[in-house]
Amino acid sequence: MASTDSPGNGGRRGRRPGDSGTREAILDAARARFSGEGFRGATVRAIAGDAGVDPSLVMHFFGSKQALFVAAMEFPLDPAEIVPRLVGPGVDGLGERLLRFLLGIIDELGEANPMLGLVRSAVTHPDAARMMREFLGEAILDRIAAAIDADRPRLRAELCASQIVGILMARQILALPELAAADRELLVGIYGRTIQRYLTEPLASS
Amino acid sequence: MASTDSPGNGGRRGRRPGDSGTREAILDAARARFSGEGFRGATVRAIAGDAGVDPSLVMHFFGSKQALFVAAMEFPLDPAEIVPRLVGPGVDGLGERLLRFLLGIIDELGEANPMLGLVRSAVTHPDAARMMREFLGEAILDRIAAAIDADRPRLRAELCASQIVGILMARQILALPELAAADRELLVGIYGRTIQRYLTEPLASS
DNA sequence: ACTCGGATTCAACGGACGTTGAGATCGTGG
DNA sequence: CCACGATCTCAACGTCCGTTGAATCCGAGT
Repeated sequence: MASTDSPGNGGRRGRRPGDSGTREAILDAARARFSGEGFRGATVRAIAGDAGVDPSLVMHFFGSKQALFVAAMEFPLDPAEIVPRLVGPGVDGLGERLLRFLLGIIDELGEANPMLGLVRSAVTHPDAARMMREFLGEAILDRIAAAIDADRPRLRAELCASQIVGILMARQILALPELAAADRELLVGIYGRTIQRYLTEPLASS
Repeated sequence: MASTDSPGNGGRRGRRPGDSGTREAILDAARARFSGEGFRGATVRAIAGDAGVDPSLVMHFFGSKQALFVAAMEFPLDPAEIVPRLVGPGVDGLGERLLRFLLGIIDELGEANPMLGLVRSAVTHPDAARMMREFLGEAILDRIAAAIDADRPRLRAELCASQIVGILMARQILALPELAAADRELLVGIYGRTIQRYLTEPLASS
């Protein structure tokens, strides 16, 4: 990690001029570390180092590592605005729209992706698993479930979530080679049809 | 975790009679801890405690925490035997067969599931991610890819892997409620059709 | 009967971690 | 121009971790 040590320069104590943006620098470093190494793997000391700052300043700003995690993993997009925009045009082609959007922000956010941080932490840290379950559930799944007109809407939304989390794991974390290299529109087509089926087609097998 | 402390009793030093099964007790405890908390979260001391044994005995048997992890996460079933048995009857209904088998062993293994341990560790620990990628790739995906008669077989196998890992994440780790409670045969039907599509149907969207 | 070597424990090490408390610095409002 | 309070660093704490080294115990081979 490139320790740019832009703020907090010089080893001198005391306040530097202006607003100094140190708080934001710490949040950026925390996002990168938590996303890349999960809650346990990321250390307050490393985050402070990346931000060019003393570890105790992190505590001064955020109180605890846990609180820093919550602040850093806040999702940069508001689901209350995004989900209706995706669902708005109707249920036709919703699968493809959802996937194009998701793969887009995954590629755009790269390694500083709060979803990666949540997944990497949820897997080890029960508190983070609860955070993710609640965020996923209330902010996204229930909204989608409310928008589709079919039996067992919540189960359908969870089916979609299982495939989407799987994409995240396979491409970003396990880095399965052909999947990671595949053309985005190809994946939109393949996975989009799966999601569409989970959302609207009959569930019971023949 | 129920610290049964069956071996190593009494705080007395020296050798206890016979073969003593201590090594196996350590492996069992390691499987449970690694599966439940991942590589970083599981501690040698806790594993030793569960096995009723001094931490240094773990080192004596296995040399290092890393080596213990490798020994404990060895998959209890041999893919070289399982995969052909599943693929054998032909590609028809392969999706359902694969899923029935997978959901079966997931429920059977419960929390002491090496796949869970690998996933929980891969997410944080790059070495474990490599282990899992190689195991998945060589032992399973390539074998499946070799068995199907369609274009881009390896990509198809990775598509299946992405859905299967997603099932593991959603049901066992995130514990999405409706998915965790759903009837097994219902899931076999739903996911089986997805897997079947990834394996045999045309990839390109219309 | 006597050694030999594996099984086992105890005590300790050095390092990393999250967190704390005290103090230094300096822009800003009165 | 002075005191206040926010920003920032330093040094240290207690804890837990993986690992090591030495010592003890005892079954097995000769």
